[in-house]
Amino acid sequence: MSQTPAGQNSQSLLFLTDEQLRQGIEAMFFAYRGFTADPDRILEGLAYGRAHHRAIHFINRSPGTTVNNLLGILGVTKQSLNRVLRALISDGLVDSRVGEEDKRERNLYLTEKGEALERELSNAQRERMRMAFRTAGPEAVAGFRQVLEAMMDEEMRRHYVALKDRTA
Amino acid sequence: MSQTPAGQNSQSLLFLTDEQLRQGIEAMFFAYRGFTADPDRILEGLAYGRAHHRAIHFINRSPGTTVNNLLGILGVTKQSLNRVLRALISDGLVDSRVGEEDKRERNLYLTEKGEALERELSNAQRERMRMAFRTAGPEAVAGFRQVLEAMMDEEMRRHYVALKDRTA
DNA sequence: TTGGAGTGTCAACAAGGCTGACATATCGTT
DNA sequence: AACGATATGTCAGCCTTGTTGACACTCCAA
Repeated sequence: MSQTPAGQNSQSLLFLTDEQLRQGIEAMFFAYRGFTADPDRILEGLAYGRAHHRAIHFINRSPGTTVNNLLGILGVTKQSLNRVLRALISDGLVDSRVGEEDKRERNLYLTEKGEALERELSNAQRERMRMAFRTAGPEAVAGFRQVLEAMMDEEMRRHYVALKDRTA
Repeated sequence: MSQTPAGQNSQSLLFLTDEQLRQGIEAMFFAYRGFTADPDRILEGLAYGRAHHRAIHFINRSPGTTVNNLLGILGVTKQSLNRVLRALISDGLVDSRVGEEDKRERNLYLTEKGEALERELSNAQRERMRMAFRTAGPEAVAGFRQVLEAMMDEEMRRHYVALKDRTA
C-alpha cells in the first residue's frame, strides 16, 4: 500500500520508495547519535546531562527569555525544566531576574561561567557539524535543512524559524 | 576563532559560518522531535517505549540478527537491551532461537504479532519522512543523506552502510 | 581441559521524562 | 477592591531507559 506505484511518474518518484524512506529513518537515527556524542562526552563528569545542555543552548540563543518560552521550545513540563534550571541557577551558570514589565515572569541569562560552558559545548557540536557540512558541500547542506524543516511539527517549525530569522 | 575568516574563499564558505552551523544544530534538534513523535504516540498506551521501537525496527531489518549485533547497532548495554527483549519475547512479539552454528548465540526474529506492530510504527514514521521528502524534493533528499552520513561516528556509519547496501 | 566469548539475570542506582497537587505573586478585568 | 487567570516554583511519586557490578551457564577453540 505504501510502495510507490509503477507508472508514468515512477521515475521521478523513486526517492519516495519505502526503501529510500527507511534509509532516511536510519540515517536520522545514526546521525543523531553522532550529533549528541561530543557534548555528552563533555557533560559526563560534570553533574549535567543533555537536558542542561538544551537549556543552556536556548538561553544563550535568546538571552532574557522567559521560563514559559523555554518550555514551549523544549517541549517538556515545567517540573522537568525547573529541576534543570534550579541546578544551573544554584551553580551560578544561569541568572534568573524578575521581569521588568511583568513581574510574574523570570528572565533567564547565562552568567560568564554559563557562557563558558556554552562555548565549550557548542564548539564541540559545531565542529562536528562543520566537518559534516564541509564534507557534503553547500548544496547538500541546503537540502539537509529543507528536509529537516519539512520534518518538524508545526509548532517546532515556528520556533525554528523565529530563531533563524532573528539573525538572518 | 571559529568564525569563517574573510578572504578570497569567504564567499564559497559562507555556509560554514557559526550562524549557519547553529541553525543546522537547531534543525537537527527540532526535526528529531518530529521524527520520533508519531511512533511515540502509538507506543504510549502500549507498555512500550522508544527502546522497544528501536529493537523491533532493527530486528525487522535484519531477521535472525544476534543480541551482540543488536548491541553494536543500538549502542546500549546488554542489560538495558535485555530488559527490552525480555518484554518483547514474553509478549510474543519477538522470537529468540538458539543459534544453529553457535548455540551460545540467539537469533532474533519478529513474530507475526511483532511484524504487525513494526508495520504500524514504521508506516507512521515513513509517512512523515515521505511528506518531508516530497516537500523538499529529490535533490534536497540527496543532500540530507550526505550530511547525515558525514555526521555519524565511524562505527555508526559502518552499520548504516551495511544495512543500506544489503538492499541497494 | 581450560580460558574466553556470548548470553541471561539480579540488584542497585541515576537522569530525566511524566502527573497531580498546592503555594505565591502578579496581572487584568470587572 | 475583588476575583479569576497567568507565571512560576516546589513537593511527592511514578515510569522508562540508561548505567555498573556481579555471577552463572553454555559452548567453542586452543
